[in-house]
Amino acid sequence: MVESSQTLGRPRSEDARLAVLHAVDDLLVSEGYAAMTMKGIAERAKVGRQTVYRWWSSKAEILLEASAADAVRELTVAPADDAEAEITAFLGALVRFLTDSDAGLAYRALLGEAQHDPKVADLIRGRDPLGDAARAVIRSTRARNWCVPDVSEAALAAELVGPVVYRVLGEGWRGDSEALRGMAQRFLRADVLE
Amino acid sequence: MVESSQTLGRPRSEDARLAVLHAVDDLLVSEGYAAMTMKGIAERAKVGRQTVYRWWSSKAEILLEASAADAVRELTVAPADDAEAEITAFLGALVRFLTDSDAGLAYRALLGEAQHDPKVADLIRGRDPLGDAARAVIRSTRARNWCVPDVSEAALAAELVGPVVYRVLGEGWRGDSEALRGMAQRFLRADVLE
Amino acid sequence: MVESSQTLGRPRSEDARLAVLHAVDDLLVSEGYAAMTMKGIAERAKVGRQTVYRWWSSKAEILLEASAADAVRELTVAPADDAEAEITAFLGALVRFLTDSDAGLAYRALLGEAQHDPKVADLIRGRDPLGDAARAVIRSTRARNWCVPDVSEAALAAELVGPVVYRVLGEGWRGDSEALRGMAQRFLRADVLE
Amino acid sequence: MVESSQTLGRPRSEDARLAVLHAVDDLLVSEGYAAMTMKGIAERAKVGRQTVYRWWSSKAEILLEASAADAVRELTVAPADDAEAEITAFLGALVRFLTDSDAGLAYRALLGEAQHDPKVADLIRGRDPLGDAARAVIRSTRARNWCVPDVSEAALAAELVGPVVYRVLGEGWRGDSEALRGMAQRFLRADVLE
DNA sequence: GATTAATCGAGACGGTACGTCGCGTCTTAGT
DNA sequence: ACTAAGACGCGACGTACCGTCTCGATTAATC
Repeated sequence: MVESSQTLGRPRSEDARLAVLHAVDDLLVSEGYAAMTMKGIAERAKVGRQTVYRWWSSKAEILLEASAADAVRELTVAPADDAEAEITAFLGALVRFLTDSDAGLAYRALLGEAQHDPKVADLIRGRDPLGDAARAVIRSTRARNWCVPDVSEAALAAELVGPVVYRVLGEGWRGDSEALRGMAQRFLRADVLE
Repeated sequence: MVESSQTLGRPRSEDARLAVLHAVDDLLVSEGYAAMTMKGIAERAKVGRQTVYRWWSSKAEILLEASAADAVRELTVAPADDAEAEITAFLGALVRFLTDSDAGLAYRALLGEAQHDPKVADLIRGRDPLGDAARAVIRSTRARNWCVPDVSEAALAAELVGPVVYRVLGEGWRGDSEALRGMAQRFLRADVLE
Repeated sequence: MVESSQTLGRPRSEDARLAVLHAVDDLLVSEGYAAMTMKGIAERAKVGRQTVYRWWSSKAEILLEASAADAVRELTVAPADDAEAEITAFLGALVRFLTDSDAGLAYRALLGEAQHDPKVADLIRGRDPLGDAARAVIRSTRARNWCVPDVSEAALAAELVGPVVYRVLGEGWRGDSEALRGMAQRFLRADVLE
Repeated sequence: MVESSQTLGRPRSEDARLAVLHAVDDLLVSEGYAAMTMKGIAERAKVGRQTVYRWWSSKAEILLEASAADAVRELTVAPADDAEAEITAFLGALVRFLTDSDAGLAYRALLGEAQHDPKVADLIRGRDPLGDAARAVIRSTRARNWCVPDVSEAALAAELVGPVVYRVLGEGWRGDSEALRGMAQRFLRADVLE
């Protein structure tokens, strides 16, 4: 029964859906995550509260849907001439994403919420925009036979984004370009002593 | 530190202080962070609500005080015979701290809250039990002239704990001992190809 | 009554009309007035919500239509051999109507609603099933030249049903047959002292 | 343990209690019963919502407390020179209470609500300000040996107030003084034929 | 020993967001 | 044109928690 589809009743309003997603974006930037209530979202979107609850079961779900596409876009880097440049560019995009971008703000809020809400943890498990982007870069450099350590992609991705994430989340770090270049070099083992 | 202190009136009750700290621990473990409300803490501790607010200005402060000492203890590793063993031991302690320990649960809750509450972010800025422990290990290995890359301690600490933190926070990762040994080797550049 | 009527399109469904009226009756008895919502009525009647609104502008109107005919029937008493018997029979029918009958439940709900909703008050003004029945009984006894005080029908009707209504509405009174006989006698002034 | 009294915690605020009662009075007059919501009461009274729920479990309870004293006062009539005058005065007070007074508006709303809410019915059962006042008048006239039918007070009270209540509730009747005098006479059997 | 003052537990205070429910309207496809 | 289904914007419901306040009772240091 594959083509089962409910055609009964009034169809979902795409206007309302977009209004909610935009409202979440607006509120996240203007008021911050803490002040972003379901009530506030509904009012800002000029939408009934029930409508919000009908399609998303939590703030986290809306946030995820509102930020996912932007995250992918903002973390995609253009091919560069050598591995170091490409990795450095990625790290730069990552820092900008985490510290300046609206989508990055949403990602941090979600990751934070996941630490004390198992439902949010389940929600984001498997969704890993940072890791996805990192793996894409790693594959790109490998495809061009640039020297990239012969370790599993997952491990390399964690090694690439982990230090940045840790520093940004913990101390609000904003790496300068030198530091990022250094990290890229170390990642590529360009600094091997002797 | 003016040393000034009111000596008039009833002195602060140490019993109440400890009761609150224990109540926070209990609640965090048994009910979860979401159920850990100021009201709940006071009731569990059999303490007046005002008493809690008198000595701590937020849940985050209590959590910090309740977990700080444990964090240091749990992240301190005994000296080992070689660098790889010591680093591996540290990574193991780190994973256990983040995934199993009460104090680690508190740390994750705090770090999470900091992502959407600037006050909590300020509170934990500068406090970095993971980084402190990592730096201690790095200094220990260096002091014994084991080969540790010649990079700033801060960068090395991030490189050491970042990947683990990233994986645990994002996917609830629980690294097996092989994976941890591999991470330690890579950290020490033992895997340099040719 | 212009006789004009739209003849285009699908004609009104008599099935739907009856289903709604029955649903109202069912719900009033089984769930109580509070649970008798427009949504609930439509669902119970297996009818679209709009269909209900199209033909009745309020719950009160449905209730009125659902109970009016029954009220007349239940309050009509068979002719008796003397005035006292006929009046007593009427009072008995009145008490049963108000306390046991579905239609009586609906009448009380309407009368109740009218006290705090002007629209319902307008709706029932002029509609007075209790008074109508009382006047019919009074006319019947008068027609047979039984002694009935020479006062306006409206005043007598109020005098006849008022005390019963007051007691039932206020205290849930259920008069026994002796009390009803006494009321009938007093109404007919059969109890005049000396 | 008769003198048990909880002295723990902050005592109830009399200010808040009065503010709520006044707010209910205000709203009942200015907005009507239908528009009188718990939320509205709390806001008008400048009181927390919880405070209202803490001391009254329903709108009906507040209304009862807010109107009880006024009802007694407004339905008490001064002694007159003869029975007819006193009864007529009482009927006049009764009509004014039911049609013009705030407290009477509250009484009607309560009586109405009781018809479709069992909890309200329980609440007002036993509370019968109209009957109380009627019984007081009946006792007063009897005490002065004025001719009052030898029937139970309860039955007489119903006979006195019932017709008025029935007419006011059903048709919004406002009796003129002649009609009231006529009712008083009939109540006293002054109209006995022959 | 009495006074004083800051603490203690308890719990009510004014607020505000929660998630649900019912309102009356609307927008589909189907009859 | 009318039907059943059901989403829409709206706003009240009763609950929970916030951080503050106001009680009587307790507990030392000061007088």
